[in-house]
Amino acid sequence: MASRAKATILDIAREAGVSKSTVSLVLQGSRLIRPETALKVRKAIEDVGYVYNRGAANLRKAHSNVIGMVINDLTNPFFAEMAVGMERVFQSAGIVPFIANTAESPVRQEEVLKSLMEQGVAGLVVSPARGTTPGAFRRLETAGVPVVFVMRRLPESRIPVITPDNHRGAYLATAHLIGKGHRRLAFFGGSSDLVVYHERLGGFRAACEAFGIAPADRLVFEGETSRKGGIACLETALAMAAPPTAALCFNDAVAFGVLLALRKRGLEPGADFAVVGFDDVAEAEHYMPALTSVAVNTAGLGERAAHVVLKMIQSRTTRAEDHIGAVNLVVRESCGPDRKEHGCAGMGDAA
Amino acid sequence: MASRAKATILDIAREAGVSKSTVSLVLQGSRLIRPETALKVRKAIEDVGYVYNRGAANLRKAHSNVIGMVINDLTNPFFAEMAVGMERVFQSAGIVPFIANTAESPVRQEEVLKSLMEQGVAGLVVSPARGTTPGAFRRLETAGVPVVFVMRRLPESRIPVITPDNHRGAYLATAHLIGKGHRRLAFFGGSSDLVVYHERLGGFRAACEAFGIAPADRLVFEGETSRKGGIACLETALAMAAPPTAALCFNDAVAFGVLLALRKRGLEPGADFAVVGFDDVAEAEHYMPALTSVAVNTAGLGERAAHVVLKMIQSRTTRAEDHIGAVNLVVRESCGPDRKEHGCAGMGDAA
DNA sequence: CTGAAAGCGCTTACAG
DNA sequence: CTGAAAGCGCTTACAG
Repeated sequence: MASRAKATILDIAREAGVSKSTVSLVLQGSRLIRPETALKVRKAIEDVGYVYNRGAANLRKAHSNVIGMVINDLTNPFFAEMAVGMERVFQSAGIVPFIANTAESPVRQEEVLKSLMEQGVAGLVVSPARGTTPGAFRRLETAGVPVVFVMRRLPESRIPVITPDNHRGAYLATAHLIGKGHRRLAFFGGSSDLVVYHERLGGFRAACEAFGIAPADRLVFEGETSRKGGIACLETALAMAAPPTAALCFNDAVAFGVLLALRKRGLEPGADFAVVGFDDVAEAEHYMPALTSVAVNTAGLGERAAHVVLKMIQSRTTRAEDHIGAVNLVVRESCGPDRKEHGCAGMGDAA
Repeated sequence: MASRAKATILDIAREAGVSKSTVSLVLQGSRLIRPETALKVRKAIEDVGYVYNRGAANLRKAHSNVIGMVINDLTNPFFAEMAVGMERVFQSAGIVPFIANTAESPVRQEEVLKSLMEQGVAGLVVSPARGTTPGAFRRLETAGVPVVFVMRRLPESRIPVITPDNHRGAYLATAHLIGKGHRRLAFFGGSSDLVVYHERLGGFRAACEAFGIAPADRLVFEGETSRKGGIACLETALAMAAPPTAALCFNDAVAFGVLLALRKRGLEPGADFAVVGFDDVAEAEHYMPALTSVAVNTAGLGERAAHVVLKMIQSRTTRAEDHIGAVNLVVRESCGPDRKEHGCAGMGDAA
């Protein structure tokens, strides 16, 4: 069945009775070709069942149009959503990006990067795997391939970064909790090997500081950035002699875990313990109770990142400005009503 | 900075003092090369900062080693999980698959397929977009590129398919509901343009038939395959004069929506209305209440699909056996205790 | 507007 | 075990 011996431009040329240069030109949509010639060629292309060999073209042109998106965890709806945002802009630029998943493994990431380079990518947007070493992108850099990071930054790297304003988001959320009358606050989940952890924790601390929460009343619980991590954090927090009454969670997954654990204990989320998430994934709105969370405009950040690589490729540079995206707190039900008994109801949403 | 003029095997040859054939041979790990020569060459490769040009190699070899995974909706954790299963086997086969998302759009899918062909893919595993026309894969077929479908099948296509046993899964779930004492049952969500819809609905009907549920007591509500769809289905079902007391949902997303809507109305999922989902996504276990669902071994099906393409590529065929994966019902909390008042408690889990 | 020729970076027989 | 030569399917000056 399979038509052995794929057709090449030579076959088309023969079929159409022109030279292969002419075929190549119409393939590229050149205006040098007379319309009726082009038509004849296009018909021949159909007739012989031709499929363009991009590899051969790239070899000759010495550059490709493939762009790679390397994502640390496609299984995480947050990153999937971001990827979809990027895809949208690549698509409208007429290019089909290749997505690769590193499953949060630096080793896997190395393989993916190598493969992409061999494939001759024109540019890359990557959300680096946890534990990526500073040298991981060296080869790409010396090869002059444009790369931009999204969501996560590496400790000391000159690669442009697109992230949300983590510090401000955490600050806003914490201020909201304090405005609700809470005076003993926790930060749940995340681990210190991620730069964003420090950014979010920093915002939390800054808000506590600004609103006069004593250092002893700022409780930090590291943990997995997952539902399970949230459950664990709540358990250990509630086991304290003087437990916190509210928590800012590293991300929404942690917050969902906290909500779950609260219910399991017969506690009412919001009324008995306030929780706010981070990222505002799609599910936050549909949870019971609906989760108050810091919206980071996930897809928008993805789009921005895509635009940046595209521009870099076009201007043949390997440098670009960082971009810190705006965030905003979406108040829903998980922090319940104000805690009037503490006499702070008039404080409002500071910040 | 970027070292212009990338190194080629000629540069390596010069650096190592051998011919380029020799370099090519060591690149391919040929045993024809003396170890010390290979070593010398490998050193030169490092020294000149060489990166293999897979495009050039493919051009010459007339075949590539890139495999594509085209997924209908990466944003859906179910498909993401399946993709990760596939990736695992490709990875251990030493190849980096390229993932592409079609966002459930046949047009987008067409573009993706075209791009992949131009890139010279060796094989493809695809979960087709909804509304894919039968002709969409014709070009791939005539080009002799191995393709396998996962999860979704096309009406009349000879491309091998890997799916779960949808009919049996639905049958099991429905029998469970009947065993719990329900006598008026609903099927929630999904639409008839999907083959799997008919398979699942068929299983539902077969079980109703087998256990003597009157046709008038089998209620079918088409709807979006999302949380929102589930909410809508429940609303319209409950508005009936004689509403159903239990529902089998097309998938877990629909079931989550139903659970949510139940809660909003002050109804207790399980006790007041039983619901079972389909797919058993990771979240099902963590829901409140934990969702009873039909487990389809998502990642396993992905792995199977990957193995099948790999085999097809290796044996240069475009044909393979279909595979229907085993399913099983995971009973959790969303169907509550048996409905003793109906006097059917002794029936147990038939089927 | 179209044709003949060179060359992109590799691999593959074929000699030696 | 290693070298010289041809060729994979394109694009790109260069003539005409």
